[in-house]
Amino acid sequence: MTPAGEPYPTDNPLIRKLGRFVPLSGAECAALEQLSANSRKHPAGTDLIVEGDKPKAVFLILKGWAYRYKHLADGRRQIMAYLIPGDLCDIQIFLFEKMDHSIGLLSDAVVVKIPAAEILDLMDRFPRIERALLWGTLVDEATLREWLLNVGQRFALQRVAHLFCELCVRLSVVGLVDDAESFSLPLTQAELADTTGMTTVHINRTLQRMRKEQLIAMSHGRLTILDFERLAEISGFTQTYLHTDGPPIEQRLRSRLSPPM
Amino acid sequence: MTPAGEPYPTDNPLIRKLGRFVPLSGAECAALEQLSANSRKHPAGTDLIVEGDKPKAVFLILKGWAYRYKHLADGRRQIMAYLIPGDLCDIQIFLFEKMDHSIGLLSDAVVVKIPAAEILDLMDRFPRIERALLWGTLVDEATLREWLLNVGQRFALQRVAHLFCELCVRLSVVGLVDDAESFSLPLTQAELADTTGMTTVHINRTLQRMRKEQLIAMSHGRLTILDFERLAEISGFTQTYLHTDGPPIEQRLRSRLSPPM
DNA sequence: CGCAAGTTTGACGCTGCTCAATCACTGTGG
DNA sequence: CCACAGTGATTGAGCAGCGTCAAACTTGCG
Repeated sequence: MTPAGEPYPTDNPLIRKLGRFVPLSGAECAALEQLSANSRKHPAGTDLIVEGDKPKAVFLILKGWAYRYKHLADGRRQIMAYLIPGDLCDIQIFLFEKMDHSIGLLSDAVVVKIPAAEILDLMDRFPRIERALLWGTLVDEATLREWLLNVGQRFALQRVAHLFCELCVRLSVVGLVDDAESFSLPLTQAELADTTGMTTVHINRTLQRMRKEQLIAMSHGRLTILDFERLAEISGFTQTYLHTDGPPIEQRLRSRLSPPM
Repeated sequence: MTPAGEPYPTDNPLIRKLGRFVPLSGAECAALEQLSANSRKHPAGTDLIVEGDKPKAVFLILKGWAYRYKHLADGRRQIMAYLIPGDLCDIQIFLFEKMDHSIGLLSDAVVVKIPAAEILDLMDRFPRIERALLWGTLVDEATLREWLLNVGQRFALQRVAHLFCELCVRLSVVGLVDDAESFSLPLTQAELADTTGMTTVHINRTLQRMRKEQLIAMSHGRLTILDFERLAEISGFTQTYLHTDGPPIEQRLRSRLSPPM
């Protein structure tokens, strides 16, 4: 087992992410590495699964961006999550009869399709991985709550700022942010609008303002965070809900729970 | 084991709710019944747990209403869930070091505080209960997505209509809606506002409009749905995400998964 | 080079917010 | 039994944030 803080040397995004939740042994890493073997390329713009489908497998994103979304009858759309390398699309969603939302690709992507049975088997064999997956689910849920807060209570500029802070932190966990706090952002303004509950026109004006105020720079599908501190202050962003920084090692958790009270 | 569709006769809201997810045996019902033994009364307005606390237990609501919420620095508040009888407050939340939100009581309530260890034990002994709890978590998450869609994309009247439809369905599952589609709603307009991302003033005007249009009636903390069909149509509500109607029995699910493809 | 997709701009106005006052209800103490 | 206070509901006036519509512009790409 590699001690916490000394991650298993890998560029596998899943191992990188889960390794932050629980320390992973060599065997566990190998199993995860093996999972990633049967990857397939999918082109941008296609859907991995759409509302109404029977979910039979879980998708693991290795490269590229996916997003979770839902349409209303009148054409309005709400984006409910972005899935980046290392993210699993709802580990337990196969319990549902039908998908209640769709998952689409924002860029060309490398994706692993994992049959439900295989996930169950993996969790049986490696309880620590199961625990890490559970962590991941909890973080997804906390993120969803944060998005609700964002859309429900904040102003346009705050919403966008908060989103950018979150993405920056999440992407840096999987090594996709460079030293200049710059990263690939394969989103159109329409997608940003449907994420934050705004219109494209207003997103456009908000982005312009952010550029004028030296908060960000955008070009060629890359976003550069010029002033993370100020973005975080403006939007009230704190990264605790993402649980990226040293979550409790199993040991610590167990001792906290052992005296049942 | 009682066959599906012929529920174990009880007025225990937890059994009532879980029994809809999976068929429960007598032993399982007894275990759940026993859980509910150590209940305590809590007065309205108090918090069960607040942001920053270390979660060590799970709360089960037996009577009354609770709500999950989060404050911003400037005093704005977003309500992120309502918890009604039979609801558990985040079964796995004890994995987190600190609560990232608070849970408060909207009415006098009867609540069971279940130490994390006891929950784990229950899940060990009764896999079917574990499965039902997992279902519950998935439904919570689906509900959160629906709320995000609501707040992000719909107009004021639609938001309120959708919320009322959801509450009506959820409350009727635990037997809290009478024949006239009327139920106790211990919410102030301020709370409705913080749920839907609106102001109290606008909630007030929206409710007036709904009353004038014969959609609802409100008095003495009770809400009567006068025209559920139209409310649902206006807001685009469909109850599928709540998974109240005949979710797959274990058998069906297992056969669907067995050929791993 | 020319199309398609995405971005930007302007004019206009609706939805929903702010502020601030008044009203209604309920429980309290004298 | 009533004055009083506190909480929540209601109202009005004014306006700001953001949406709508429609057109022009820019960029990527075969």
